[in-house]
Amino acid sequence: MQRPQNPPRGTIDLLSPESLSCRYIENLAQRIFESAGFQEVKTPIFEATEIFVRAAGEASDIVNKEMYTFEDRSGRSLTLRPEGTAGVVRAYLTNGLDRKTKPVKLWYSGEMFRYERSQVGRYRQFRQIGVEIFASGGVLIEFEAITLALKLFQELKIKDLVLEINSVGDFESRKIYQEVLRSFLKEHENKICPDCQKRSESNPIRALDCKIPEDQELYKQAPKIKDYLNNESLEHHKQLIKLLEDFNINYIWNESLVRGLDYYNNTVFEIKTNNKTLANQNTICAGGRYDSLVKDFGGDNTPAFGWALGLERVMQIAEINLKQNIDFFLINELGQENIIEIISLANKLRNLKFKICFDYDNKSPNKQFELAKKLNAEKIIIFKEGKLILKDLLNEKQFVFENSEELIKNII
RNA sequence: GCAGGUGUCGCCAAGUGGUUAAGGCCCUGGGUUGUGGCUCCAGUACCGCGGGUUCGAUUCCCGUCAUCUGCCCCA
Repeated sequence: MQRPQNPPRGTIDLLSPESLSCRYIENLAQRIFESAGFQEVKTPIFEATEIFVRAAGEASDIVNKEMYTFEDRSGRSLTLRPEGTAGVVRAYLTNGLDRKTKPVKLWYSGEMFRYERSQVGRYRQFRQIGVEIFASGGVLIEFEAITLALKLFQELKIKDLVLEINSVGDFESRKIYQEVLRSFLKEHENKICPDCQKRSESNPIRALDCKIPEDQELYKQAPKIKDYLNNESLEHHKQLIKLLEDFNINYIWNESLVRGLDYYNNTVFEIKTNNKTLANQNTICAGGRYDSLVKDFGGDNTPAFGWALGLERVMQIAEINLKQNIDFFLINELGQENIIEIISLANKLRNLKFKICFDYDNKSPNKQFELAKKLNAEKIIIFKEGKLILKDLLNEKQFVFENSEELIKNII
């Protein structure tokens, strides 16, 4: 077989140091979520196809062209999860979390799968870290969830972030608004771009996000969603904005902000980066409120809020500089008959939490020194003429010990 | 699904329609040193794949695949 040139399209291998960055971000996220009392949930990577169809909506792009769907051996239709929320909602109900202390605050981290054209910051298998909160309908939980995300990015030293928020209202008013907007787009059908002509049917609100300047100019006169929000939605939105302002959190009220999934109501938000390396894939975190999804899944009427971030995207702009190293490299100048002593010392030091490597292949001392250097060893221990020499490779200082006990005593 | 760019060793990268396809890095083995990081020697490519043009193609053409970028859409 020929050497394989690439992993499957849209997938990447994560090697050190990127794999270290990945874990670093996950650990940081865990710490931040747990600081706010969130609990981790690990749901299956695949679910019954129906779960995602019901959550994302029959008409959504995710369902129509992006799912990895397959039949198992008994003919069940299963799908690799394209997003995290549906599975978590399912788990919330199947595990009876609706009978636990509320609100239920969950977080997760894991792979998602979408069959789409890969680009910068866009993969067919990608990782998301997210939170889902059930049974709290107010703005406080939204504020907390959003600030947790901001806190995470802040700790990752990611600058130039923009928080965009909007309210898409409740389902009734959104429906009315969509119709009004659709009429507006129909009216100007000959002036707008072909994409927007399509969008006027499929998702009129999305048209407002069009990148074409002429279209943008026209849409300044388009009906505004905030004029169609009912008092409750408007009040909700104002409360959230007030909280953000009270804490000096910068935000943009982006009235054309909509999410790709049908289930959102009232608050939706995105966190975008100005970092050019991600080009148009500059949304690194997005989410919103989805008060009807639990009920749609057969549960009680339960308000919910959540978001997800794209781990690969975050990694690309986070500039985490981690390097794998070892504490001691054991150099054997005495030959293979001495190997028991080497292994014993390695085990003792590893039990003391030191990172230890040594040569397995009877290499010459010279090669062992090179190996120590390549593995970023901070110190070496040389077994020579019945003694142990400890050398610090950073400052060249060295000490001689009679045996390993004496050496260990001086290390700790 | 649509549009454009690219495809020479693990990585980077010269090059030509015609004898053995540069070089650098990395890797492996060895010499020197001998508590290394210098240096020296050696080794590793059927030029993405298939077809065509041609006396002859890695170099020209077509197709295909892969990859990158943009659109749609999205984290």
